[in-house]
Amino acid sequence: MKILEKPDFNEARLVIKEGVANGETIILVGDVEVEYDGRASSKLAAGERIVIIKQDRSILVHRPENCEPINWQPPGCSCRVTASSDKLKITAWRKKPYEILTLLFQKIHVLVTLKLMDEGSFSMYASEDDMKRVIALNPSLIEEGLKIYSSERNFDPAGYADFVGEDSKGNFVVVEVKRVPAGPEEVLQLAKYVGEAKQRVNRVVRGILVAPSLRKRGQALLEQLRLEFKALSPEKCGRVLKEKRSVSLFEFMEGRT
Amino acid sequence: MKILEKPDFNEARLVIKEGVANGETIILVGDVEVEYDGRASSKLAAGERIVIIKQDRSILVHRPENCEPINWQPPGCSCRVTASSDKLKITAWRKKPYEILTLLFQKIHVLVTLKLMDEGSFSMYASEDDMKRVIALNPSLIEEGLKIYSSERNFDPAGYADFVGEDSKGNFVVVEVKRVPAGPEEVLQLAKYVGEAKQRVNRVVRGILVAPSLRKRGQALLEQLRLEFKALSPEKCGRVLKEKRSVSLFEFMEGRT
DNA sequence: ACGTCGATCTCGAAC
DNA sequence: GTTCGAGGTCGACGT
Repeated sequence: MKILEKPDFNEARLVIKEGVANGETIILVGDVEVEYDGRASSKLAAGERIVIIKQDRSILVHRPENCEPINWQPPGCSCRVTASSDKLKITAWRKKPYEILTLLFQKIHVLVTLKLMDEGSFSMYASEDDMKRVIALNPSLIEEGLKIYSSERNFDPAGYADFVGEDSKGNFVVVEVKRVPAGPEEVLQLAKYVGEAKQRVNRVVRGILVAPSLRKRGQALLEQLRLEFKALSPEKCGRVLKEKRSVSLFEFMEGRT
Repeated sequence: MKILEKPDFNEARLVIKEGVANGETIILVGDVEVEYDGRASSKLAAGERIVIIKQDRSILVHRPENCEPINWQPPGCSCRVTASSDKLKITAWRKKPYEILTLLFQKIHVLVTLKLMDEGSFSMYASEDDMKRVIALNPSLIEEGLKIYSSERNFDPAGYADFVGEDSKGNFVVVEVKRVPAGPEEVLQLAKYVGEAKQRVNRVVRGILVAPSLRKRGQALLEQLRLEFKALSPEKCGRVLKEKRSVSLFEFMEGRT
């Protein structure tokens, strides 16, 4: 790790160049002017900002306010750093689409370079159970007018269907919920429940697969088997769940007054 | 400006607290675990990252790769910092929607706090608005003889169409403008406006999608829906805009003489 | 306050 | 590589 306070521009140039070559993360804070040209064009007059060059050679220019970067370059760009006695210039470009970002530093307050190791796994949370809770509370997420009779309905030997219910036309509906993109296997699972249901119910039986998305092969099979798909992501369910909680709390408090 | 290399957690706590109170920018690099709960939930296992607390109390957590922050908190959140001998914890929350971001540092490599002054003005060119300005001034870019009646015409519940007008044969024309290659989504958007227009106008209604290019599925859908496409890039519009500006200035100076 | 829409969207997955 | 859809999208603008 290198930390340089108010380095001169040539020193900074060498450290940045070395850092980029070694795949290090580089943080620059200073007075900088920024130009961008590519998919659009922009010009940002001088001011004090934070510049980050990441290990995948993505670049961020952050003003001291607002969440979003004011300028940036996506991962994989090429960098050139040049210096004179009173300026440091970083040029970052990529092809396809051609875009170029130019940083002109008039002052560098601080320069940090270091190699960051980050293997931490990231998970967004909303489980399949959460999804089912949300659907049970709000079947219209699947289809307007859908009524749910029961969950975990036994269709042995096929197993347990997540939901059975009735649509607005009185047709019998079997629902299978997945929290990951659905493929042929999931379609087949639903098909088995629908097959069993048809033997037990003297009505039209629809099968709806609910998942964040449907893989190509899954779609082909689904169409072949005359089943249906409804997109619903765990994230969306998480959001609805939060809303529901707020609403419930609100209603609860309303009821108390 | 304060720069602390591998500060102990209590020292860091005091400096961060003071920095936040004084509206300074704070940069932290270290081994940190992140949890988020609010509109959704997420958990990020420990790893080395950059954390920025900006002067408007927006917070960013950046991994060493990828342009986008892995977690963040929008401007105006409340912060609490606590420390033990081996951990530093930053809790940042906001209400409406209620969201909470928790950072648990196991190591701090470097901590920088400083007040940044940034008054630099920012200007962008070649946005979709620029394209619309150019089209409004010069509808023949879309089609010879096209006359534009109005922009942002309401077709609720479909939304607002960019332009409505009339072609040389007196047909009603709805125009939707995009600055990026158009796909099925954009075609559908136009189709909705056209559908609404047909219910309101007792004339032939044409729908023209204006974009730099049309993607494959977009084209298929466009043909199916009997809509039309006209290629126009933001770059081209930018050039016309420049010319127009020059002309206006020229005319202005002509008028003065 | 809420909704719609654009974005140098970014990012990942499918094709 | 291109295309497509999702996002804690964000942020701006209009109602």
